[in-house]
Amino acid sequence: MQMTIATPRMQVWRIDEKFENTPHLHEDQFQVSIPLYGACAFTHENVTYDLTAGEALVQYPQDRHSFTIEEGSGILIVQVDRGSLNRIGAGAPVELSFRQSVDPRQALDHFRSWSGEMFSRDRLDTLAVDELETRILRFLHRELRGSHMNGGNEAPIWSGAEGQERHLARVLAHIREHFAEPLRIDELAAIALQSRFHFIRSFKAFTGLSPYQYVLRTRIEDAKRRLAETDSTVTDIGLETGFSSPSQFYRAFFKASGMTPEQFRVRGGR
DNA sequence: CATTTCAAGAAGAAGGCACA
DNA sequence: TGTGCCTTCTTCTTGAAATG
Repeated sequence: MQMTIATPRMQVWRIDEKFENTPHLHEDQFQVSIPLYGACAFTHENVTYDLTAGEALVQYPQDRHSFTIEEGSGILIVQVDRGSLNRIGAGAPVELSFRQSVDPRQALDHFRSWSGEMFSRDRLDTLAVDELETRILRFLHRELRGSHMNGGNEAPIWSGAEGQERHLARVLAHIREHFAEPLRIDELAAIALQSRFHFIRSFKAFTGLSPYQYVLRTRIEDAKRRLAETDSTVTDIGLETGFSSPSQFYRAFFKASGMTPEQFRVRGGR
């Protein structure tokens, strides 16, 4: 059996069957290979490594590699664009150790969660995809060791903030429920139990977007859905999705999608 | 009705600093 | 290291008017 999660910036494969590929490389993607159970023979730059569950390997872009797994074994492969992975290092180039130790049970749990997330949604808009990618990146950040991660043995940057993450997750849920209403930074910061100053910083670190940009994108996504699925006027849709005036809606929509709402509707919602 | 433009004020973003 | 605050600059909001 093979399952794949593919997003614009990363792919995750779970392979639970006999499998073999030929030596290849990825132009601009990191690959993390995590044996889940059984055994796996991994060849990296003509050197073969026999891996067991939890012994993960990291391939940099341009690293030549291949692998073979036998019947009764399973592996998780995560491929991430270099630019996305650099987000882990706050924009600085990441440096990861070649050999890693990853809890296979946790990796499996995460994969179930990610795939469940995809199947449970009626539609995967860009915000949902962004959130999924962020979750995968956060998993990699927690599990992988590298020079940007405090030497590798100390707590990762994000892991000491589980409580904070829960508060920020509540903020995201609040935005999704109330994006069509006026939202104030102070209000969102209160939900996160943070000052407005720190909230803006931690929110951006968590989502990759500032609070206001996140709200704006949520509104635009909903407006796109309404444009594609309803016959409401553009003005009405703008007002229904939280924009205070048609002019604001047009400008935000054009900036986000490169076309006016009317053009978006004429082109069939693409 | 859809779209654009403008100006003034409000709010947000980001960097830097201080403190526990 | 996490957090709060200040300052400065940028971006957004609001309302009105105009055009097709």
